Amino acid sequence: METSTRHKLIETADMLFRKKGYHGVGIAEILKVTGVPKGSLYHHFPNGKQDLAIASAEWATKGMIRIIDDAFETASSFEDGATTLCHKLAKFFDMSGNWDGCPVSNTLLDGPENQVFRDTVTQAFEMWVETASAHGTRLGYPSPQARDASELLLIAIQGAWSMARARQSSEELRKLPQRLYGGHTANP
Amino acid sequence: METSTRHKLIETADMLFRKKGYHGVGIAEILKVTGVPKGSLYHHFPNGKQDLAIASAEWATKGMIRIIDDAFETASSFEDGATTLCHKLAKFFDMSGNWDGCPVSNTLLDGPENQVFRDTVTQAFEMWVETASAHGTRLGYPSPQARDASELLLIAIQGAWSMARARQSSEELRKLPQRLYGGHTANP
Amino acid sequence: METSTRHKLIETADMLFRKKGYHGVGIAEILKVTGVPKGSLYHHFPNGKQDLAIASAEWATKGMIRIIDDAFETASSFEDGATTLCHKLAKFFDMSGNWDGCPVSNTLLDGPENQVFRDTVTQAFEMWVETASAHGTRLGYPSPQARDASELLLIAIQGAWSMARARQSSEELRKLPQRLYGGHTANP
Amino acid sequence: METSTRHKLIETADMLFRKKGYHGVGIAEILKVTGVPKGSLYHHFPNGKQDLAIASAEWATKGMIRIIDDAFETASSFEDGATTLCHKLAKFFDMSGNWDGCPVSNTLLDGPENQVFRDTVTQAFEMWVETASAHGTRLGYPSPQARDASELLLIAIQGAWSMARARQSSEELRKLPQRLYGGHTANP
DNA sequence: AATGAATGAGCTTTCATTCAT
DNA sequence: AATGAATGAAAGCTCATTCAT
Repeated sequence: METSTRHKLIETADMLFRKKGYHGVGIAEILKVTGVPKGSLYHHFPNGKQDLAIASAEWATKGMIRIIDDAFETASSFEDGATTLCHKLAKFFDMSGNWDGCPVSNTLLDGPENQVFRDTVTQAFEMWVETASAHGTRLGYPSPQARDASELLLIAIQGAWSMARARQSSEELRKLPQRLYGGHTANP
Repeated sequence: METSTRHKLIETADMLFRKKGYHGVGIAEILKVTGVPKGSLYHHFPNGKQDLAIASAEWATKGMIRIIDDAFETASSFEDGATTLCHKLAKFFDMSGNWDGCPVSNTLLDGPENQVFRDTVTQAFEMWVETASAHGTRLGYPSPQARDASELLLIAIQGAWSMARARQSSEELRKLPQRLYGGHTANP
Repeated sequence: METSTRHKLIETADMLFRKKGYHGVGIAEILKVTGVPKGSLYHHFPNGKQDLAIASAEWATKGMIRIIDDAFETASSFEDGATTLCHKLAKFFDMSGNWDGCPVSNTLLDGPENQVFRDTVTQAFEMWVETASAHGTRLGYPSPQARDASELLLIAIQGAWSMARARQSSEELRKLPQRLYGGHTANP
Repeated sequence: METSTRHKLIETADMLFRKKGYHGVGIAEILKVTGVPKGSLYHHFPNGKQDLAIASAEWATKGMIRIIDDAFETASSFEDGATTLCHKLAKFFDMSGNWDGCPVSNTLLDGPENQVFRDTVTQAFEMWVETASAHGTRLGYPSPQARDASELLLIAIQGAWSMARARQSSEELRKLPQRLYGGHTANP
């Protein structure tokens, strides 16, 4: 069973890492926000900060998959689902005070150069692309086209997310579907 | 006149910040690589790491503008120029050991939450978009379309750059024009 | 329970601050004398040097109150007690190598301009005056006169202490009762 | 001839040292306030900070002598002059924002433990006592009594000055004559 | 007499982690 | 499973001074 302490640490770490990056957050800050005492962290995450970062990125990855699924669930086309997804993410961005970044990039790409970190990033992106791709197939795209469209979508979301942070506005995320699909949502 | 010491610091800082992010690089490392003594850094950059980060991001911004100009200079269409740009950036990425990131995101978005940092990011992206946009206009796009195409291009490059780091391969940057323009470079 | 580490730091800090002033003592020196490792200091005093200075000044304030109480305990008049107090302080001054200053002035008035520091100085002086004043009342002075006499006494001690440091001799502290009370100890 | 640069440095150093103590003021701050460039300081004061501190304390010592002379010049008795002196100093203290301390104690007693510093303090106090003492003699006191009264006066002023800083109020300096001479100014 | 770049020892503080209880 | 004291390397920055021009 997931202890409440362990989960509190993961959620808080995710919140902080995505805002400030791996090296921008200290263990002390995470402990202060959660109220968890120093020793407990190392009980739940024996390798300390790195373990916690991996765990929080994995947790955030699952959360993102849920968001993708939600967006595409009721969609009538891939473009329709993609549009909903962009708007959902824009809403999250607005709620975060216009500063939250992608939890995977900011936690793992910003972190130490080691194989576990790299593999976790690769898997996270792969899972997102695959999730969107499956919806694409379900909605009628031939498999390779679904994969291509999903890669472009997630790449563009990553970039728009950076732009949104730079401009402190979610506009760029909201405009993305229009930019990508030209306004006319072409059902396959 | 630009002192050699000052310039050496900027170049090295840019190289390290783009690889490891603002918080991932210590002053000590910059000094070790440059051979500049501690006190000298604070002579040239009175506010220390932050001043240096701003200066290095601004320098990198100019460098990126030069790259964009180079890519579009001999292009016969916007899509042609964009394609060249993606390939140029892919080459730089390969040369850096598959790890360099965008100097502005990694230096400034990863840095302290601070108005100067934010303004500098915003300006950098704006200048890049404007540079590409001017080439778009020159190559025959109506002004709003040139602007739109440039925003999408730079957003996509940002995202593909992240993906390239995650996958440790420049492929994603190279494939980008195909994904965006569908292979057929439509002259306006 | 008071940790030994914490107490060692307070005592040593007090000893050094009163000799060299707040800014004249480095953390490193305190650590070297106590043998306490760097990180431990910040465990016990999260705000570092400032916390330690406040704690050491408060500790010294209590010590001074004990000295005042001792001096007046067996006195037959306020002047008698004041005389004993001056001689006690002169003895401490001699023992310190003719250089120790008032722990409160040297630690807090010499420190950063800061409300906590100011309040702590004010309280320290107030407690000293009140302590002496209570003895004055007990020894027969009407309350306002006891307060006045105590204020003058402590002011004069402060000044004589400075003079003693300047002249590197406790003489000025020893002569003080004679100067203030003209040699004849007038019982009320 | 006294260069303007040299004098500016002395005045500013005095102002800062008396407020924050020798170790509480950095060369950089003095240079910033005066606008004097780094190299110039070492031209005028070859031994740097220490030379400047001695010079500024000596300059302040002379200033204090002038204040003592002014206070006693028109006095009808020693107590009268002492009263005027205390009120003059209280006024200066008020003007300084309730924080200035004695320029000699704060600049030299707070400084490095070396013979030049000690000798300069001793001389400064001696000159002040002698100046007041001369006025005492002129106003009719027998010589040893004048000397005694002057020592007590200057000791009390030192102490009241500390108390004034602690309480952030010049009251203690203003009340001093009343405390010392009991309200009735006894002409000899 | 003036100037500002150069210098490295030193400053206070934060870091992630270990350990004994 | 929880706790907080201990640890010392490393962080970013300031220091007073020297030097070449």
